[in-house]
Amino acid sequence: MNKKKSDTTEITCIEKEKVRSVRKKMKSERFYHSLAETFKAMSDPTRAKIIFALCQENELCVHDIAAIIGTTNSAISHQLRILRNMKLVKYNKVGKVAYYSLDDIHINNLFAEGLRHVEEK
Amino acid sequence: MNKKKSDTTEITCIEKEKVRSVRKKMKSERFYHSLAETFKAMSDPTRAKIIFALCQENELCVHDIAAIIGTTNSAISHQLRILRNMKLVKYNKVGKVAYYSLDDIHINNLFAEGLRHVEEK
DNA sequence: ATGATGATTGAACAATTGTTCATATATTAA
DNA sequence: TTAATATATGAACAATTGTTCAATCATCAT
Repeated sequence: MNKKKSDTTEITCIEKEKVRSVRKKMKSERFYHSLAETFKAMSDPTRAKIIFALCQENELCVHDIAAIIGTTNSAISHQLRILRNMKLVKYNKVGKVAYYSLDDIHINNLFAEGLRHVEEK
Repeated sequence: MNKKKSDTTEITCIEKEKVRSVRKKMKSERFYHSLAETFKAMSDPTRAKIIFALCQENELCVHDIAAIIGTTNSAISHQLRILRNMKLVKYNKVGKVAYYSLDDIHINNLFAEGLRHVEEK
């Protein structure tokens, strides 16, 4: 498998029909990028801890999340921005305190499915 | 907020009760690591494409996945190993062909929840 | 045997990531 | 005003990641 483009998809094709059929169903590049970004938002232990904490208590401020997880406000704030950008969490600011919560019920579901997979494997 | 450890969790605490209660419910470091790893497995566009393709067609060989996605067998094989290690896909080898499929129905559910989030946001 | 095919793998590379540190902004209290 | 608190952010750093390239292994056909 080493003669110029023999490693690419153009030379042979084991099940052309399957390939053609699935290929037709594939979505845009942008779609998979967004999808991957959503999962990536949950793909860091610190962010998983934040989401887990917000599953236990509806609203938590930055300081308390940091206290629960045991790291700095700065680290939490950086991670919360990522979660915010990906629309996994929302917040409302009261005075100088920002109260964070999960963006909607789908996030709980998504996270719960992940939990299930981990607990079963 | 700049006098030695004033940025850590030990100096003040806005809602001590909440913090204590959630803290008690937190799981082990290992747990969040596994959870994050599961989501990380889905957090790359190429791997998202692979999983999507396997949602459309139960079984696909490496070559056909590469043909569908439009990249090299090598890149796909590398990514499949990651998915295999995280128990998101399984495979059975027939002759020289390795047929990959999603490991169990939970993977479909997890992926479908991700799809829903992307489509709604 | 030899050659072709399907898949896997190791090394190397640029690109991305998460944390820390320092600083900055915003709000409140004195 | 000044000081303290809550949060946010930019820069910098090591660590990790995904792809490519080359080589390799395994199976099958001739």
